[in-house]
Parts: sequence; C-alpha cells; structure tokens
Amino acid sequence: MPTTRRRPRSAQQRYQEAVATYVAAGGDESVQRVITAVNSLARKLDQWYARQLVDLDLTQGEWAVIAELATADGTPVTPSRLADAGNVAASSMTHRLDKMTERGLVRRSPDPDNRTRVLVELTDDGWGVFEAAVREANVVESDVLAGLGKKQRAELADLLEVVIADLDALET
Amino acid sequence: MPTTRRRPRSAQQRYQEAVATYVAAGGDESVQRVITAVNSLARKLDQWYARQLVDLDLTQGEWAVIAELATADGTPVTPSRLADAGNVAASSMTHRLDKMTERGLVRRSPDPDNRTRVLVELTDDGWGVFEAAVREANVVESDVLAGLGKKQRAELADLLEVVIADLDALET
DNA sequence: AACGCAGATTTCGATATCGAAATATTAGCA
DNA sequence: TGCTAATATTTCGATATCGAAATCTGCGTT
Repeated sequence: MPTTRRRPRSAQQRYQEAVATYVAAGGDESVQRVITAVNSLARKLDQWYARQLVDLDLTQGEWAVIAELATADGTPVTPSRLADAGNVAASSMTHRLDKMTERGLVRRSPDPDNRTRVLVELTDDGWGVFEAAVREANVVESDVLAGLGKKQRAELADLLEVVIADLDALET
Repeated sequence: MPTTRRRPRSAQQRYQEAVATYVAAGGDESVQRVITAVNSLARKLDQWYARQLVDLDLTQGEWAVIAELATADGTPVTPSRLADAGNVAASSMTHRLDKMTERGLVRRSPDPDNRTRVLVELTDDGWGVFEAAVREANVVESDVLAGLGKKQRAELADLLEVVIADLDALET
C-alpha cells in the first residue's frame, strides 16, 4: 500500500474537470458538456460490458461483430461493413471472423449476386449468445439509468434521437 | 463495383433497428433507447476523432493518454490509472508511454512519496497537441449538435449529468 | 527489527491489429 | 468483346496489446 492512499476522484468530479479543461482549451461549453458526458458514459459502459463479456468468453471486438449482425435486420452484412462498424481494419476482421467461425458463432457464405463478396450471418449459437448478453447487459444498463424516471428517460432519448437523425448529413 | 450497389442504411435507421432488436431480445425499451443512442453516438464520434488524429499522427490510445493527463487537473497520474482510464492492460500502457516519452509528449518521474510509483505528466509539447486537438474536435462536435438549440443542449446535458452523478454508486 | 503480504511497474512470450501488397471479380467504356 | 479502373477479401510482415511472471518497494504483524 502506498504511503498516501488517494481516494480516486468521482466520475462526476472527473467529468466536471474534463469539461472545464476542454472549455479552457477552446471548446464551446454547451458542446463540451454534452459530448464529454456522452463519451464518459460510453466508456464507463464499455468497462462494464468488458467484465460481463469475460463470462461469455468474448472480446469486445467479437461482441461488436455479434451485435452488428444481430441488428442488421435481414440486410446482408459483408466483412468490410463489419470492419467499418467496429472501427477496425478489414484485415483484422478476416482473422476475427476466422476464429468466430471456428467457434461456430458466425457463418460465411458467398454472395450469390457478386462473387467478390462474402456474406456473414449469425448461427443459432451466435443468436443464443447475443440474447444472453443483451439480457445480462440490460441489468447493468437499468442500474445506470435508475436515477431517471420514465418521463426523463423518454426526454433524454428524444433529444439523443434528434442528434442521431442529423448524423448522416455530416458524412462527407 | 458490385452488381447491386446497396445504399447504406442511415444511422437513424440502424439505430431504430438496433433498439427494436435489443428489446426483442429481452431489454427494456426505455433503457435501450437511451443506451443505444449513447453508444451509437460515441462510436460515431470515435470514427471522426480517428480521422482527425491521423493529422496529428496520434493513435486513439495515445489521445486517450493525453486527454486523461490534460484533465487530471493537477492530480498526479500513475500508469495504472491511465491503463484503467483507457480500458487497456497496464503492460500495454508501459509500451505506449515509452513511445510517447520518446516523442516528447509526456514525461515520467518517480513519485517522491512512494518509490514504487511513477508519475506521468504532459510536456509543453503534449499540451500543445492537446489544445490543437480540442479545437479541431470542437468543430466536428459543434456540427453534431447543430440540430439542437441552446436550451435543448442544456436540457440534454442536465439529464446526462444526472446519470453521471449516479455512476460512482454502481462501482461495486 | 525481521518477516511475509500487497501494490505498482516492467519484462516476456503469445495473440490481435494494422497497413500495404496480392488476388479475384465486377463495372464502365471504347 | 477486350481493356482498364474500381471494389472486396485475404495474405503477409511489422507493431500493439494481452496476461502471467518477475522485480522492487512499502505496509503491517509479530
């Protein structure tokens, strides 16, 4: 144990200092409050997801693939789309899919319309893992939002959805 | 060019399908709307940050270190704290700090109070990079929030801050 | 004061990721 | 049709990350 055992600053305190620092460095306050909050929250969630994924013997990258495939909603998904979605190089996705195929989580098949393409799908096992993970994650996520009432959650979601709706227009 | 050039689904469409899928898999709707929105937004921001960081010749991991040090606000920062903050193993942080030290972005010094510890600080060059990055990022971030008025931004930030304030209580 | 335990960092071998080049197929055009 | 440019995926060598073990320091007990 170190001589001086510093208590770690609270997430709230760290958030406030971060906003102040970003503003001091030239950011707009109204922007930084929102963006910093979103990023802080997402990173904290990632930490919790990582712990839960250990139980399922999945890496965060593998989970990203499963989630992307599960939410594709019938649309065919190619390796390159998965790479984009996961912020990862296409060559990394090749290896990742190799391992996930070996484990029986996903299946590769040639695109009937275009032989340069490969389509990736979840297997039944893959779907099973997805549903187990969602139910487990929902527990933590509910706790995270426990401080907000039903009305506040809806308000928050509405505002975030406005931002998301604008997102595509920014893709230059 | 493939035979069928599918237009990629909009971010909004993908978000809505994701929420529907998570709910179908057993998640609460009021939870999934918020959490999915936060995660979608954060990942989209990460993509844009990655592009901007190329200009500064920084990886996302290196940026995470710089941001953590910049927002530490005078508090001493150890390698293990940086590893935690960046969701990365302590041994990876050792290597990352080696390279950043070589480049003159950060400085390691022994903790005067405890010789098992190492304290990490930004150099003047490191601060310069931080400020340049914040100003550049603020441009994109402002665009992302362009659809919200001043009042709505404040409302959104207020709600997110409630969630953040509750975060520490969940650290078991 | 000496001992053993706990914490922080680094070292080391295995694995994952990256970027560039290679391969294969398709689209567009003369 | 034949040719060239573009796209999707994989291969390959270099680098980054991981987890376990090693090293070192400081704390607490006897």
